[in-house]
Amino acid sequence: MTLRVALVDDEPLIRRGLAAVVGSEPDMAVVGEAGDGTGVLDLVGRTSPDVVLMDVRMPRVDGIAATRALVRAGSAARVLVLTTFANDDHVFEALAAGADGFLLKRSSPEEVLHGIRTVARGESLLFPDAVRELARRHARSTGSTGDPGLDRLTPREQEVLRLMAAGLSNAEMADRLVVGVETVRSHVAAVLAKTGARDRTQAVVLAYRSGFMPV
Amino acid sequence: MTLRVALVDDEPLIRRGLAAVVGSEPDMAVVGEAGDGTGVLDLVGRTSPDVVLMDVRMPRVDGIAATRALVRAGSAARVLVLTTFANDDHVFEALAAGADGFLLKRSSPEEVLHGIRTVARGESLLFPDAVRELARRHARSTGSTGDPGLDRLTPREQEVLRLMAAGLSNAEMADRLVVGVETVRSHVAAVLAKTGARDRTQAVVLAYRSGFMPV
DNA sequence: CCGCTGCTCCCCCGCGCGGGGGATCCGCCT
DNA sequence: AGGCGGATCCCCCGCGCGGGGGAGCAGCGG
Repeated sequence: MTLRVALVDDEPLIRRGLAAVVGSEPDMAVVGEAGDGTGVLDLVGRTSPDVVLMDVRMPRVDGIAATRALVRAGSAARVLVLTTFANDDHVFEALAAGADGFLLKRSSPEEVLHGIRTVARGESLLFPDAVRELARRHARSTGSTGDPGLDRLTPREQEVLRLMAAGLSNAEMADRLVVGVETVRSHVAAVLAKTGARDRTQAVVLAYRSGFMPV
Repeated sequence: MTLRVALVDDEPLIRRGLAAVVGSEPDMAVVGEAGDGTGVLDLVGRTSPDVVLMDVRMPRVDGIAATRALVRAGSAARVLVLTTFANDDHVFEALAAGADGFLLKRSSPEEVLHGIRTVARGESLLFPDAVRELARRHARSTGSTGDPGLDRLTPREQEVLRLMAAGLSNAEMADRLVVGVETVRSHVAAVLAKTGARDRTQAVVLAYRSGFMPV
């Protein structure tokens, strides 16, 4: 009985690499591929894979949403999520969405194959680092403020954070937004209060680390 | 006459994908692979490739430094740099280092092959977006300072920048580094002077945008 | 109608930060 | 021997920033 694998990644090179790795195994076969999450539900329905290798970051419909859709549809396919960093925010969202495991993109072919077999057996695959991070966040959220909560910022506050993360001073932001400096100061204060950052530097760090700002 | 190609990328999957793409062409052959820039000079010397596909972001020695080393050594190999974003800072550094062209990581296999043939013919390969960005920066730099120059920072200054980009205050950094606050202030001032940043926030922005800090 | 939220602007105050100086010690290279 | 860059510590000074208040106005929903 061969293991049926579907590949969902927007980078053709990664798909080729995965296909080469999976295809080199006698008991595995690539039964379908997709470049984003839009047609995943359909793809899985047509090809009934045992394991779906799913990239988190994709245009249009990302891996998180696609995973959620699969789980809601009652699919039997196991989802192995591909991510760049082990402590990425996406990891935890994907966990909540119903992913069965994670693979770092810089994984070796052996690790990829091991990951596929692991989730195919019904086990879950997690990184020690990621689990530790999860525990850390849980402990922090039960006690105090909670998550960064960048989405709890109002549109204006998000705009201000974006400008802050571009390196602008309060005066420059006021100029850009055509408002008074006092107004900017209020927004900055709100951003700091909501994010728990002590100063603008920490807020900027948060903006980049959380993926709020593109790198 | 077959085109000899060498692959330098720290992600095994990307290497596999490129190898599959290149290997599928009858007139191309992968003659060597490396996981970082440390052994590139040696690799090129041994395998004498026509084209080197080089990732910009790698541990230890990155693609920029490796490209610079190749050019300085008078190698005849053409360098095709792999990058994630077309307007990445690395693109311009790589240009200055002597790269012959750029490929986006999300390129299709056809684009990869076309890129290899293009640089092999001695032409250069650039993205319209990248060229426009280059023109924009040139216009801006002729008036002011120039490049970020994060690699011109001393080890201690780099350490300080890393801590700054983690959100630490001067006092916290002094505590962490077991030195006086005045010392930290000196290092911070040096970082700002060398990078052209106006304040610590801009330095942190630079650290993330340039890839100096992992996201 | 009233309350809530978001956006706008204002005051005072303390402190961390950044600019501009200088000084000492060490190790390396010439 | 002398020079030089790196790391360490010190001074004064001005200003932007952040904390803690308050207030008016629009829109939206109970």
